[in-house]
Amino acid sequence: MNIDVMPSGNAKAPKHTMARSLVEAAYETIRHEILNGTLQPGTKLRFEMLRKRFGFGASTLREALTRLVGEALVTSEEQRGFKVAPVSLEDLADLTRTRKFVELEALRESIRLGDDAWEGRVVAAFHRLSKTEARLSAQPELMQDEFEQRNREFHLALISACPSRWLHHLHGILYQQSERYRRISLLNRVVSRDVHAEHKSVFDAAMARDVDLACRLEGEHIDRTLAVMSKVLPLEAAI
Amino acid sequence: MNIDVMPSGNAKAPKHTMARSLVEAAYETIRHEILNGTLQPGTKLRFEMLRKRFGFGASTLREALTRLVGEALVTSEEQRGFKVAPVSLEDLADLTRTRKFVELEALRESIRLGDDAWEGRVVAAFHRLSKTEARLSAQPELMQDEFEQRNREFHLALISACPSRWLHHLHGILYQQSERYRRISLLNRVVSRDVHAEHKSVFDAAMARDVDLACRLEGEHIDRTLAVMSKVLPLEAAI
DNA sequence: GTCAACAATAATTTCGAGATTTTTTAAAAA
DNA sequence: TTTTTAAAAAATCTCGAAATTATTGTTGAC
Repeated sequence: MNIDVMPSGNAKAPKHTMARSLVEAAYETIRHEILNGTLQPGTKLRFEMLRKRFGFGASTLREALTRLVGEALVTSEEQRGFKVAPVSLEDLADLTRTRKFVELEALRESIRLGDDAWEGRVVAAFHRLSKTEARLSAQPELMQDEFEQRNREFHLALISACPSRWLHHLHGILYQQSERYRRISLLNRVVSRDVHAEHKSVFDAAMARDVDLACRLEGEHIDRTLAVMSKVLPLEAAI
Repeated sequence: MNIDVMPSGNAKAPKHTMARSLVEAAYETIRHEILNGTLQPGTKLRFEMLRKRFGFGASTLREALTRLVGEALVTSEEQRGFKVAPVSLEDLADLTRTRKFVELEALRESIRLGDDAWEGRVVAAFHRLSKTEARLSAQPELMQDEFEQRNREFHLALISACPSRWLHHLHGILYQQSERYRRISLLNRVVSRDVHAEHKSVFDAAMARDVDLACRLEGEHIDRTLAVMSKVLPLEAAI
């Protein structure tokens, strides 16, 4: 057990990870399954189950889960083990409002301070996202992971010139939570709006350095995402 | 090893903890030592050292440290162990700015929505803080822990009517970081300003439901704290 | 039939030894 | 002297069994 980081007798290794330790691998594996809904909200995470499913030892799993508790993807109760964090409409609304608050502040600063390198990153990320969006309308279900990644990269590029480490840290926490809701919602795929047009309008405003317009458009983009998710979420929230 | 939660052959148990598991106890112990500066910024956290000092097992310590990494009080590098998170003037400035951003938003909402029960909590917390402040001017060095606790309780009471779970969560992360800087700074005690008067003015404005004034005063209060800490921090930052 | 006490079962939590990796030390080569 | 290489030491990381705690099921008294 040296080069290949996954535990011995198991096949469920995600190829996209570059983990250097088993804890890291366990963390990424479980995190991924929670984000894309394979491990459903509220599911009890028993060690025996996780051990058989992924092949990690108890302490390793425990540490990975502790890390996920810190990111609020997992909850824990003393002496009663771990559960996948629940989802709810209230939480989604609060989360979205808070993320908007943080993300728009970062966006303001980023547009204000962004240099040529920042513009380059945004252009590149927007281009890659557009390509994926185009392919996505052709073959919807396949590209889930790729779309999420490029979507994240675009929005991160937009705020990447914001110099505040702490604002980025907070945004990361909130964005990951939002991503989970988005992916759970997209399981019952209801796209039906022109997401690309929304992205383009934000992109144009940012390149024009129009802070207020960009923030207004990005805010509306976030709100629309919330509206769509809110419609789909209750269907599965009965867990 | 059942009732008393601390490990067998050791005496360093903090009395204020109500931990139900060893991981919890280890977490609280180490956290406390980091916050009050006993474990200095940048210190390498070797397992052998921690094991001898506190008496916890390797996995237990590892899990506690992982939790602290999630709270950014500890850093970790794959295969190279853990360190107490470093401090810097840049980080302090960024942290304070971000905390102000989050805390003032929570304060706005709280004053706007606070009911009688909220007012009661604020009055009670302010009263307790005032008592401690009075005793503090008499015997400065003794009350550090108590002052920090009551100070935290007062500021938490002020924002306790803000309904956003996520805003509270983010604030908790930032406040803990600030507390660490404050306690490290207060090791070279340089108080010399009328903190009580600042608290009183914020309290009065909040009770008068004057959102703008309260936020302005609280913002200035945070800025003054930053100014004081900035002067003292460099003296020890050379670690 | 309900409840309490107790036993049996199942799950979590903890420990410490062994595997793996990094760091240090020392010797050899350039 | 400086750099390379190899061996030794030290530290981290992982595992699975043992200890602890929670849960379930059963029995008997009221």
